Amino acid sequence: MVSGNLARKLALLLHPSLSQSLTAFSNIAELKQVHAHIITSGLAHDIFTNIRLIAFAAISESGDLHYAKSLFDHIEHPTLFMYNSMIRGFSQSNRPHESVKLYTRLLNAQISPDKFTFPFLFRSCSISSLLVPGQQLHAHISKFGIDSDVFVVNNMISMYCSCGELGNAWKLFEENRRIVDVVSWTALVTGYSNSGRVDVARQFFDNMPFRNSVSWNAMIAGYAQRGKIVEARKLFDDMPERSVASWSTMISGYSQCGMCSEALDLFGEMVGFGIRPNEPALVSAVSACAQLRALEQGVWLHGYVEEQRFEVNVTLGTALVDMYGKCGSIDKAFQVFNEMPEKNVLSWNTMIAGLALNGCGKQALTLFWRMQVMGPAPNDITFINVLTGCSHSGLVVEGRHVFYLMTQEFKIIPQLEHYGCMVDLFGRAGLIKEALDFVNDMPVQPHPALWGALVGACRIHGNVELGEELGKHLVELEPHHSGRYALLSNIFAAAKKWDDMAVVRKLFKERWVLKNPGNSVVETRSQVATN
DNA sequence: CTAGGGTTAG
Repeated sequence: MVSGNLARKLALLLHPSLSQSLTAFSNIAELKQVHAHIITSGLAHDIFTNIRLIAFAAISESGDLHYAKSLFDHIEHPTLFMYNSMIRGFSQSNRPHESVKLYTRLLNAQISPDKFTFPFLFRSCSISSLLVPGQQLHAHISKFGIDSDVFVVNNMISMYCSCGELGNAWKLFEENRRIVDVVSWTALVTGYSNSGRVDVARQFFDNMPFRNSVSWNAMIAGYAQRGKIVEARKLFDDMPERSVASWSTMISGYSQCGMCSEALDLFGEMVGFGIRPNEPALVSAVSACAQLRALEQGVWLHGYVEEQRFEVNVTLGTALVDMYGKCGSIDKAFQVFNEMPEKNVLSWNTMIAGLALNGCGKQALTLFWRMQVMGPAPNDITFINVLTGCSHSGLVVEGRHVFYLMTQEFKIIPQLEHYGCMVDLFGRAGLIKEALDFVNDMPVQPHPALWGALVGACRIHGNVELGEELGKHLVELEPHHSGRYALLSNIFAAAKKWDDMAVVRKLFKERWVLKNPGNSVVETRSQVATN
């Protein structure tokens, strides 16, 4: 960096307006360079300079919270502004709990918090559902006399909503009737929607004395997430002004309830109107392609993302990996995955799932080992995906080892899905006895689907006796599941036990027709044949 | 001296 440039950056960092100051650098390396200059030129003891350094590192998008914390820790008596900047920084990090710790430090240093301290503290409590600290902070609000600041109150309302304390949120709202604004109303709409009480949310929405597009979006999202997509669409059509978020809310609503062509149509309409989509809209459209296995449209979207120079962040990158994986373009999936600058556990899981789905069990395992070395800690989903890969590729020894690793090393308690993978792993490999032993050793009640997988394995590998026994058991366990009859019937067919097969079909017909009076016999037959 | 909240994503 030439010195003129350095001076310009320094001047911008120390600009009176903080928002100007936050544009000073495009990355943390530039900040560190200016920081070095600050030290050599004796500015390092100037409080204001330090304030700006910390604020930039903690708050700016191109900042570095870790670096901010180390600057902060080297200051003997940090100012309230420094505390507030750090609390804000941690509230938008992956360790929001740290901001509560900083608040404790602030109190220990005999500093009185102000109205800028609390909104971000409550935000941290919201993200991590920290109800008890949230309640304690609520008590401090009155103690420090800042209980009638609408920003503080609104963040408290959100905090209670996130912790499932709707009654407290509403009480707080009522107590502050004189100061509540459109944000407070919208927070309640969101809170009640997220708790599944979308009808109550609608009442708040209808009673709002003022609305803006965010309030409409909140209500649309509330409906869409409860599957009430018609109501959501009606609001979308009726709203006076749609923001980009309105479009992406509606598109993601369609995508999430499986109405994928509607999602893609609306995305097309949006682009057709000349509206530049945002990342959530792109992610939802890519996800719709994944669900539809629509490779061609997915490729088009990927091209659009590159051509329009959208940043491929973790979420968008993962959505693309998922799309390519589900559409069978595993090389393309791997390419996007490898090019992602930042990956989280979901990105790794998605890539492993793609490999597993495409029968690349060995590669799924290799990626899993690479994840141990250079990736995030695996979670229960990671193991479902790895085990699926093993079972699809007949990697019995490896699968057994991975299961051992999961329970013994990672201390992850196996869910039904994990057991299902193991039964599938043994069953597909024809190791019926191992599968049976495994099911019998399970500490939880086996789900009918597990027996189903076993009976399927018996049929494929000609283990008629066990198949018969388990199949009968399964039919009695789930007398209204048509697939169970089909399986048992197929077992008998494989053993050429035509009489037994006829009995099963008759039994099925009676029970099925009884429960589904609208079905004709022809349909019933086709059900048996195809299931 | 500076500053903040409610909507949308894999």
